[in-house]
Amino acid sequence: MARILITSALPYINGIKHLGTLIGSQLPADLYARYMRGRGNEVLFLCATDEHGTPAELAAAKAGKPVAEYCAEMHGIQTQLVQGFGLSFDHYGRSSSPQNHRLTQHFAGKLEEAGLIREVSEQQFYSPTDDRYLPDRYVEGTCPNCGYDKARGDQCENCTKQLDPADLIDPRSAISGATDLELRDSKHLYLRQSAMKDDLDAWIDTKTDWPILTTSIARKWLHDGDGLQDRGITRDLSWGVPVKKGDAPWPGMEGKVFYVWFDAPIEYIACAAEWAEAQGLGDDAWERWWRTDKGADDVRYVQFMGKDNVPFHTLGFPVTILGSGEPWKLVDHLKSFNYLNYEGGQFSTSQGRGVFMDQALEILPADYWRWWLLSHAPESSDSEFNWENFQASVNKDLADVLGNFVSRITKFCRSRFGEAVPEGGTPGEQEAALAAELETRLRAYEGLMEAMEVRKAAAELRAIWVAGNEYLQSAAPWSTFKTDPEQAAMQVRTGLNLIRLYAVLSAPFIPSASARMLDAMGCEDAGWPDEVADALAALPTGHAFTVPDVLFAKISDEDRESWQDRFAGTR
RNA sequence: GGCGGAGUAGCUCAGUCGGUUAGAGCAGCGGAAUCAUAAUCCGCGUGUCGGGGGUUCAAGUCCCUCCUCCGCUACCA
Repeated sequence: MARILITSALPYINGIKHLGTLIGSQLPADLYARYMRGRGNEVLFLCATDEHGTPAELAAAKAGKPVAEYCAEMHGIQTQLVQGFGLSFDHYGRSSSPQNHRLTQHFAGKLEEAGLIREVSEQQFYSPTDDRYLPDRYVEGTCPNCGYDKARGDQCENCTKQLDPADLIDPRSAISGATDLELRDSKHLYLRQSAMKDDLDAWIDTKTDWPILTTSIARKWLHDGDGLQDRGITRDLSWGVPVKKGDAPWPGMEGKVFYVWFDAPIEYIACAAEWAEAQGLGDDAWERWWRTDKGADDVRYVQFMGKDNVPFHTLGFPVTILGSGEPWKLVDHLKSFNYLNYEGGQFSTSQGRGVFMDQALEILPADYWRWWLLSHAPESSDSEFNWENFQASVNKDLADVLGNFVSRITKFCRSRFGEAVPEGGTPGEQEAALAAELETRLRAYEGLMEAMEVRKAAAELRAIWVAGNEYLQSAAPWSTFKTDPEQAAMQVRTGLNLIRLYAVLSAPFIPSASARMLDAMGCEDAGWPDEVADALAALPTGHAFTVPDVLFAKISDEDRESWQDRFAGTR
């Protein structure tokens, strides 16, 4: 039994996420976690909301609420959606937790001791009207290059030129429109990532089994231009982790907080501490997952994320971990994903284009989404969601191949033998061939799941479902029943056992349908099969079952068309 | 502009170290079956593997070049 620590990238707190972000990290992470648990491993699966930074403050202001209250509320909403999608986090934490405050300050102190922090003095716009410093992108003005009057301080959207906010003509606050901006000097802390460039480079070189997407992004940042740049890790904000050296004050940094990208990954660790506390356990309970000197030596740590998150996880966070000089657990495998597009374009939060997590659950159960998204995960390149494909895939795979299989065998049994596993007959050649095929496919499925080959694993699972239909078709118990009821009984028994087997194997993808299948089979034992032949004889004769309701209703053309319309995003 | 990813059947995608007639699912066509959510099963693919050059006995697979799409990033190699 292995011990596996799994984290999914932290979704940002300001609003409800769309399906692209779901398939980019949380869903595949959940697939892996469920599978690893199913195989009997000890798993700690963590995720949390990423709550700090200016966007959260502004979203709160827009909602007319104090930022802490806003975040608490949004965390509650996200928690519900997480549950709705069956994401099996052991703990869904918050980067604003006291645990994360303490740990973030702790790491900063250690990095300072190690000489990896330097102070930099910079100029920044301050808006008295808004009573805050303005990050580059929140300063607007006229572009000195093209004259566009809505240029942002970081870049002009019209001529795409990179800007310094100080270059803007007639700068104003993007938040309030105030024009009485002042350029003020402000001191900030920079993490000296450049000092660890060679260590990171060597470390990445050892990761030959990581997705190319992951290593190529990391190497680009390491080698591009002047190489890895130092990064500012403090901000002039009030909402965040106050800058401290461990628990001591940091002279000159009063009133500042750590940058959200500094404290967010540390929440992976803090989240484990939150979990331990929620479980009523002591520090040793979470430290055995995170400290290699306290039991985490044999832990395998796997991270899941979209490609936009890769630089922070391959460079910034490792600098924090390695630079601390303390024996923290470093990531062992980093599975990254490309983007999911929506009907020929991108998902767009501002335009309301695409399906968001809450809307998805309003129109269909989570398993539909889980199956389609996972079986179409953007692993090798960006991939696309479109309604015709979604309807066709879901109807065929879930309703026809799997759902109907369960239906046909349970209903046939009920009408000929009653609602109990029938006895009689002996398995023969066909059953041996079925077991042999499933044995091969099962081992392939296991290999793909271990390797996190999400799409291919889904295809293999589907092939396992198909094998059941093939068997039934050739065994044809409805024919055998007329001449040899005992033989038919054995065939039906095999079919019923297949339902149980499918429930177990499919659980990582479609947990709630799997639970209904097991429930219908009156089965408590969801243990992963060892030998398929044994698994096909697991249900004792005479064991009662029930015919379940339709597992997956089909998506009609009318539904599809109305959804296509509803989510086109015209507002 | 730079970097990365991608361009393979109508659609969504596989193709490991270059090696037998380039594959899967869906859709389409033909057939079987009738237990089942008109659900299943079997059979059927003549695709300039984005274009053009090159290396090789042999290239979707390596090299050069051009085109298109996506993402990241920036005037600096």
